[in-house]
Amino acid sequence: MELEATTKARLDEALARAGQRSTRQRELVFATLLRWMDHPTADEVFSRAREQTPTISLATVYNCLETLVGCGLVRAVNYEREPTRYCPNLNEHAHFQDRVTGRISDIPLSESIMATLRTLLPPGYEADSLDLYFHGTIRKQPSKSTSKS
Amino acid sequence: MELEATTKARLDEALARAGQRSTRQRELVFATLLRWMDHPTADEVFSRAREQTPTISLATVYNCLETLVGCGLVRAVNYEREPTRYCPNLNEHAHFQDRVTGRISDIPLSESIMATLRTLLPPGYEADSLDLYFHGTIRKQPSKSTSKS
DNA sequence: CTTGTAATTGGAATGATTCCAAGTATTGTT
DNA sequence: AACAATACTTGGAATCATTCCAATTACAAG
Repeated sequence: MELEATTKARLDEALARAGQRSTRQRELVFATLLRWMDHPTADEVFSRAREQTPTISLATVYNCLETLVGCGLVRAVNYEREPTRYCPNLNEHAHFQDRVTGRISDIPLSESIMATLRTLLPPGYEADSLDLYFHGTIRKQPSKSTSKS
Repeated sequence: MELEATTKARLDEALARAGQRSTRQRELVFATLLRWMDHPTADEVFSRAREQTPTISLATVYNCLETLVGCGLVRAVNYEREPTRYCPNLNEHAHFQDRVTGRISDIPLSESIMATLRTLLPPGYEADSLDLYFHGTIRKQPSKSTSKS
């Protein structure tokens, strides 16, 4: 559960930019998110983090997650009124939730589609964030014969 | 606070299609939403509805709103973890929330942009709902000289 | 008019999140 | 290294939107 040096640098830099200190707990929470990139809830982050550091508290996990979101290192994902989930993928992307399993996947968004979406707004409207949520089912694809070469 | 005959018919039909009865309270809640189309919370609907029917309960307002959403007559709008808001606009649209006032406006979405959005999904992914949320600020437009004719 | 079912009601319960006050760690200064 | 000043963490209590529940009440069909 060690943060790679470059990742640690990225964390420290983002925290410093926001005038925040780098702490063991923030590092642990960030490392936990990066290790399982499966959109965990705060509770899930808490129980995973506690395996490494049994003294960490739920309040701290909430605090750290909020800090990381504030630094722009993590995105909060909200489906309806389900518990908030957290996502360390910084590429522009939408989310898709499977109705059956509840699992969430990332859907990459190209720069051009982002531009298109911004053009939808009436003059004067300036969006600083944009969230696109899909809800649906995943149909197993007929696996094409995977001919090797 | 009377529902227009055609609107009442629309409500009854949608309820019947979903195997639900038409009741005073459902009619009242629907009428309340249509009268102020400002994305009220359940609490706001409750206090507005109570002006007409002081005996209606908050639980009933929640029940009715859920029923209306289930019938497809109303959409639930969720910004982060704010209380759910309700929207009787059935045209395809996104939402824009003003960071300053918290007010929400509807952004119409053309059929073509809807189609474009659906193409973003990987094969096998079938979306049955799609929600697009903007967050930002509204800059007052330099009012162009409104030349008549 | 009866009878079965669905809807409404008020209040209690739930559960994610936030708040709080006390303790601990970290940073900059001498 | 010691100190002060400030930021962070912690456990538990508090919040608050929403849901649940058990007891009426309304409705629809025979």
